[in-house]
Amino acid sequence: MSRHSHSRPDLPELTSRLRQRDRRITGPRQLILDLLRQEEHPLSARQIHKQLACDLATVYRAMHMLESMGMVKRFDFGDRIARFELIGEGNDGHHHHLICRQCSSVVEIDECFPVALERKIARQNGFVRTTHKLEFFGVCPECQ
Amino acid sequence: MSRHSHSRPDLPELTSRLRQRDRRITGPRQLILDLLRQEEHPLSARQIHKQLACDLATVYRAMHMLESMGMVKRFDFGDRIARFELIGEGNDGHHHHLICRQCSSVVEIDECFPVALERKIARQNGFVRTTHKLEFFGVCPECQ
DNA sequence: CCCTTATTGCAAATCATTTGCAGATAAACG
DNA sequence: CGTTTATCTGCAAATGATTTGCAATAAGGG
Repeated sequence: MSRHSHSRPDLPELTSRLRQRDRRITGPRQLILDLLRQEEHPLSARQIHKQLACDLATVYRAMHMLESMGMVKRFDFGDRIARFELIGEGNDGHHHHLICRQCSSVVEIDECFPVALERKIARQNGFVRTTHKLEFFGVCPECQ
Repeated sequence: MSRHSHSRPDLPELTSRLRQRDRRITGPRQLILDLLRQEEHPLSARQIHKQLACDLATVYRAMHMLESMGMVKRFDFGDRIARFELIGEGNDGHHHHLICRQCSSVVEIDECFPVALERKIARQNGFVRTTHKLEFFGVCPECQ
């Protein structure tokens, strides 16, 4: 199954996850979760705020909370703007993107950096608990 | 030959590269080049500025110019701070780092994302002229 | 329905980076 | 070497993303 067809948690499931951790289900949070739920690509705080009737600071605070609970994953396309994606339960959300240099369109990628190679790099340098950030850039079909 | 032993261009060579492109060899630029030359890891503008007697804005402007001339490479460790590394002539400087999550120490890495796999990703999505940004994170031997 | 405490909106603060501008200074020229 | 001139620099103010202080508001338990 491709990342593009990953299951989107429904709103009740999401709010129950919040409740389990003594978090309140507020209006802004429902709006944000609902927006992220129907979005397939990462959204910046500004993009989220633009579409909702709540304060930008509230969006940032919600993203921090959701990230710390492992409900959203933060991505960084190298433009100094954080983007967030909702992730399913029991899933760490680790994956990568292919981004068009011209129009900024985004494709979610299934491939990942080879595990064996990462292990080798870690071992060679004596590092433990390694991960990576990886994003691809190119020119999309429409922009060619 | 490992990246760790890559040749460091000397100052005359660097300044001649500037002159060839109608750029002026000013005091601040010599200081910056000299500092980068003896540094093996990427430096942020602030780090550069802290060690030199020139304005922070001058550092930023110099980095832009050097980057546009292909003399320095910008890296992004995911903390919203740009870091710069001097690169040799006829070299695009493409490589990656392994960064300690605790102490922020940096190791330069020779391994790269497999070319064949990147080509496959590009082809599958109809993208051309692809590259990638890739950085590894973990816990270094000292911090374990 | 009330109470306690988390959460919100708003404004001001931060931080990295960029920009406007007047004064300084490389490099070309004589 | 001085003059000339376009390029650079320092300084201060502007930007843009993100964070924070605080008083007002609203979840959710009792």
